[in-house]
Amino acid sequence: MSRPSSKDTILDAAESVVRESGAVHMTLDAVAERAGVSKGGLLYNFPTKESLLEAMIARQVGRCEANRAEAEEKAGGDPTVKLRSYVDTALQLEGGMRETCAPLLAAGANNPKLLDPVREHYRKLIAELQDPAINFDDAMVVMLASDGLWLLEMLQIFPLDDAQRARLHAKLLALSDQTVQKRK
Amino acid sequence: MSRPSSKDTILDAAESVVRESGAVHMTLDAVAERAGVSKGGLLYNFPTKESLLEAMIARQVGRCEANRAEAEEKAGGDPTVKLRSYVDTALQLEGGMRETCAPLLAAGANNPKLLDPVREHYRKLIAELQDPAINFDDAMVVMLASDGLWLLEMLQIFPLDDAQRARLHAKLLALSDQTVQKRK
DNA sequence: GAAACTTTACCGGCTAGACGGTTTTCTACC
DNA sequence: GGTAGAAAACCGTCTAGCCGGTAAAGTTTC
Repeated sequence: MSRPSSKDTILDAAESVVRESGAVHMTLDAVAERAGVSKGGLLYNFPTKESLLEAMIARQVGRCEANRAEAEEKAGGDPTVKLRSYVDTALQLEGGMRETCAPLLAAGANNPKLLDPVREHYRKLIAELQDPAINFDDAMVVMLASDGLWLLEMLQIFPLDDAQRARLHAKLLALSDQTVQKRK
Repeated sequence: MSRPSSKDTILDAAESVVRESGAVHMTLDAVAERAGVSKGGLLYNFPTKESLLEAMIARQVGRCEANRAEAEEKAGGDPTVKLRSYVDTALQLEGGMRETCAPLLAAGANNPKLLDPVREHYRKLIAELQDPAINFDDAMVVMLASDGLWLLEMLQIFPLDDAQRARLHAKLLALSDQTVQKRK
């Protein structure tokens, strides 16, 4: 790692290109130019376009995980915290997140292999929810609803106004809390 | 309408190509060949590739609507029927539905315009749920959870075993029923 | 001086769409 | 009802542009 940030510079550039034109139009030439690197230099760091996309998705997942880790740290050992932080993470689409994620979602839908980091993320999350203090099915519903909302906003299927959105958010958090009492 | 089914034949062909190679690799040549039509003939019916994709998505949405309409007809005027039929429709991914929908989802994520028929579908559904007998927020959660499950299975993020899936399905239906009593 | 890194120049393949021509179907008129 | 002419449907080819990836020749760093 003599030039520590070469890969990161390229990933930043790729993200900004994706944000502007979508993953389909993300060409190696465009990314290289944006990164201030030649095409050969780009391919030295990421031997194939697929490997570049994979790294982009992995980085995005990493951001979500960092988000959640931070939220959990703030909130001690309460088992519903995991769920609450998941809801929060799914619902906060800040700073061009949508523009970045939608094309990556598209790329992932076309090439399942790209989504491996996401799969791993879910695997861990579900393992965490296998907690005797939590009603698993209830927790799943909350998780799935968060994902559904994430999807619909990502695809701009319907634009919720702030009030509706806040109500839904609150409702999902309330349901998160309920999962912990309900053990049969 | 001398040749009534020319467009449908092409759409069938396009679907089968998509199912095999994904929307990205769905080339006009491939579709034309599969449909037993020349490229010129294809472009006569669908002037651009985009218009073809749009028609494919519209047809898929139409199928879902037909599904729901049928379910609702069977079940009289109970207001939760709408929600129950939505859950059922979202959860039944039969006969290559996944292989067809995932690439279309990808195409839609890249080109928001393609999703217009989907937007319209949701608009109608949400209008239907604005029923004084139904707790709207509860209904939304059920709807979103169905969509979330649909997404995760579509992307093969995690494969539920039949038992888990059936439990979740039952739970979502139960929640559908609850939306009708809970009015504050 | 060798290994890591970067550049420039280039290639081969693919694809959307245009275009000019051909066949089939419809319409109208005698 | 037959024929002519218009319109619709369809065909096959061509092409310009793009894009991922290679190859070989520098350049920097240790």
